[in-house]
Amino acid sequence: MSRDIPIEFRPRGAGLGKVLGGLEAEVMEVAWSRGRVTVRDVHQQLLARRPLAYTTVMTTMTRLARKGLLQRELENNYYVYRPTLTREEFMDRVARTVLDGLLEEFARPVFSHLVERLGAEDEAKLRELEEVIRRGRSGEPASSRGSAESAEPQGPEGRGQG
Amino acid sequence: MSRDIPIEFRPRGAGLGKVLGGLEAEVMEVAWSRGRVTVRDVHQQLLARRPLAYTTVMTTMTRLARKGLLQRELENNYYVYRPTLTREEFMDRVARTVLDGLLEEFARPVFSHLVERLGAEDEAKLRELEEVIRRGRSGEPASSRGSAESAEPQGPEGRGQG
DNA sequence: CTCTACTTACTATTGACTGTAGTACGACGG
DNA sequence: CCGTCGTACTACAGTCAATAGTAAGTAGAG
Repeated sequence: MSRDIPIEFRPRGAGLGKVLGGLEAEVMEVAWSRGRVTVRDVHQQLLARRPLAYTTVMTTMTRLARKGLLQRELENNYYVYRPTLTREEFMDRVARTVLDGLLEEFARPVFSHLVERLGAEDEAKLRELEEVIRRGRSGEPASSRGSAESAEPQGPEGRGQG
Repeated sequence: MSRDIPIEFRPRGAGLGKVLGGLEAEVMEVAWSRGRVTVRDVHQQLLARRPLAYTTVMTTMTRLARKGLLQRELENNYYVYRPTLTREEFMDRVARTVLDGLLEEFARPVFSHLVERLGAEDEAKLRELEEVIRRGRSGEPASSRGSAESAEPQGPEGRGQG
């Protein structure tokens, strides 16, 4: 099971830039917004903003496919690409991968900082976290975990003020 | 306040290798184990394992100092370096930096994965997290956080130079 | 002047990402 | 059958940042 996505995490980056290159991010955004795309589709889309060779886009999409971010299917004589994961699921995977890496060596401080940040921000989130812990302990799925194939971004959104 | 350390986080790496290069990590380990070191100290230490030029070590230490990982003090005509943070505090900072970066964009999935992992792995860690939450709620500092400047490595005083 | 250590500046290497051209191959029309 | 068109594959070249490694030159102490 390819749980992990081969990434480097750049805390300084912005948005997808934390884990993807510029062009890669652009391509993925197009793919996510359209669902099914060909290289030509994406190329056309990006051409609207800047000059770019067809093959550049193709190569990038091939690489995204190798990374597992895009899946492709030979339709007639051309590939149709679609995102392996929804944008939300992708974020989910990234979070998982980075968090796993973090917990391997930095388990202790992760807790405290997490709580520290949450506590400072919002007591409600703290309660939510406790709630999630309880659920996790009773064997129940924490929230949006699992096969990541479900298109649903999230689970319970109950976020009331304590 | 230099809360952040300029790092890239490589989930695939091992130990300090997630955030530091090989030589950098070696140097820091020596610095942490000794408390106060000169370039010569570290060089000697590393020479025991492999050939390495004095200047290579010096450059690396200078760069670590610029990154803020080492502090140096001109003693007579040479610098004495000491870790800005203890190893634990450093791990703490890394965790904070990565976690902050993560929460910026990936806040939601972080909770579930955290608990999911902990629940699956180790009930003890789950209890620890709860404990930290309680302490955090009562306003107490969560763990080794806080003024990283107060806690000095306090190494052995005599820096035996050849 | 001679040590010694520091500063600076290079050179290399690596890995990720970007960008493009050359080539191969199947479809399709003449 | 043959040439063209569109697409895919491969292979490079280039940029960028991080890390590693070293040497040449500088400056202060004895």
